[in-house]
Amino acid sequence: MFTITARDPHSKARVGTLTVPSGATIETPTYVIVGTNAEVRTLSAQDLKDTHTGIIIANTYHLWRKLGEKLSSYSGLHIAMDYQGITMTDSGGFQVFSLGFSREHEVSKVGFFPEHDTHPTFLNDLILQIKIWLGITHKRNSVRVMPWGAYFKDENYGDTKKVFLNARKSIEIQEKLGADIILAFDECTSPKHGYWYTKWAMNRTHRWARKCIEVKKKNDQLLYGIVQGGAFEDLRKQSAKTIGNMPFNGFAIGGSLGASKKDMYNVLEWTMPFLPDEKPRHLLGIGQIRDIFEGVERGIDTFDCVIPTREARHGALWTHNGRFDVKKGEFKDSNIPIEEGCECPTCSNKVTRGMLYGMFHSKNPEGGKYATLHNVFFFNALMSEIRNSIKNGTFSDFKHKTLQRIV
RNA sequence: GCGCAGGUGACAGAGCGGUCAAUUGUACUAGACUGUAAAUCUAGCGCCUAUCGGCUACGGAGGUUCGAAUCCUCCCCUGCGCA
Repeated sequence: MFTITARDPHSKARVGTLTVPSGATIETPTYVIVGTNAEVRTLSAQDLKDTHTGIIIANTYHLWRKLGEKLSSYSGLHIAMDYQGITMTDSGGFQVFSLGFSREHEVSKVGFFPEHDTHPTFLNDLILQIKIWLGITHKRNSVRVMPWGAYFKDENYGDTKKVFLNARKSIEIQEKLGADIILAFDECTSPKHGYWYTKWAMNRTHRWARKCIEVKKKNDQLLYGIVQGGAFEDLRKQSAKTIGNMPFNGFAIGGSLGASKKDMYNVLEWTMPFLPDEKPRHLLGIGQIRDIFEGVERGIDTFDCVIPTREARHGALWTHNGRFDVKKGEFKDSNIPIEEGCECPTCSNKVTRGMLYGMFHSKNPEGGKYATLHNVFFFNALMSEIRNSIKNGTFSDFKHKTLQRIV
């Protein structure tokens, strides 16, 4: 299932081959392209091939809400997407945060971290916990987490009453969706949550993780457990130890990763030693180029992030020389490609920066598509270069060279 | 020529005596985006000033008023109708 084929002698970076029960295989480290609603926005099945996309992650919560009754007769992600690569589904645990405290706190999972770690806030956290149980939260927060699962009242789906998701249900849905890799249902916490709340949420996640293993019936899907614990060292270590000891097929690191890059890399260093070396490790929702290198260096095998696709639709293009916003006036008359020598479908088609500028400014959705094609190709290509550098023993050089140019 | 309706910042289009440098939308500019509430969001957008504040502005010229984009007079222009 997962075989490590090369290791970097100077770091924890490794190259592996991940094979899922259906037989599909991919070489790691790799970047999982996000296709929340069983489609990578703007891209067709052919586009996925053309961008060398071999693994995609869709979302349990959104597909469940979108499909409704149709879920019971769902054909499965591979057929729905006309896609032969590997598929993953996120469990819906992230929506507990993204539709909940992310909105109430107006933060993302990577963001500033308050000074609460130096001021224990047991009482505040206790009050918060009780308020949540009583359903007293900000109006922006449309999630209510209880010990047995999460209730959503999601205006995006026109909810007039609460809908309920928990570990059992998430696994059942994920078995119907039929991805090759599925994730345990967890509670993703906010960077603004205090130590104690984060700890209690972590314990819920641990209980739910056991539940996921218990209720899983199908054996043609790999189940990954998720490590939580915010940016707190003891919690992260405890969570990694607990989850790492459960019989999962792989492990993911989720949740709030702190304020700075340093916090995030610390989280990796705290958790990695407790996650079985021979199993694949996924870093959820990350990331940027620098984060990828730092993650690989610390032993992460797979990443997923909306950056390549979302930023493309917003006009931000990634190259080996950094990122630029093609909507800027300076590109209006530019007749050079996004990146010289790039073999992506967009650059191969001689679509220039100036043409993209025009498409974005005229709201032509082709702009978003060409940009997505480029970015997805770019991230996939970069991962390939990373793999090669590990095999060649030049990972460290490649990292420094690339980061120097990109950042 | 007569009748009617109008002329507001890059454009569209509110305001119709003070709280108006002027609602809003678009365009433009900048910024953000990390398990997709996101082809989205935030901010700026007359001139000078780091800021306070000052200056010039609602077709033009006068006038009424403590005060006018808003009221009056004349002029110029545009649209529609009638000649």
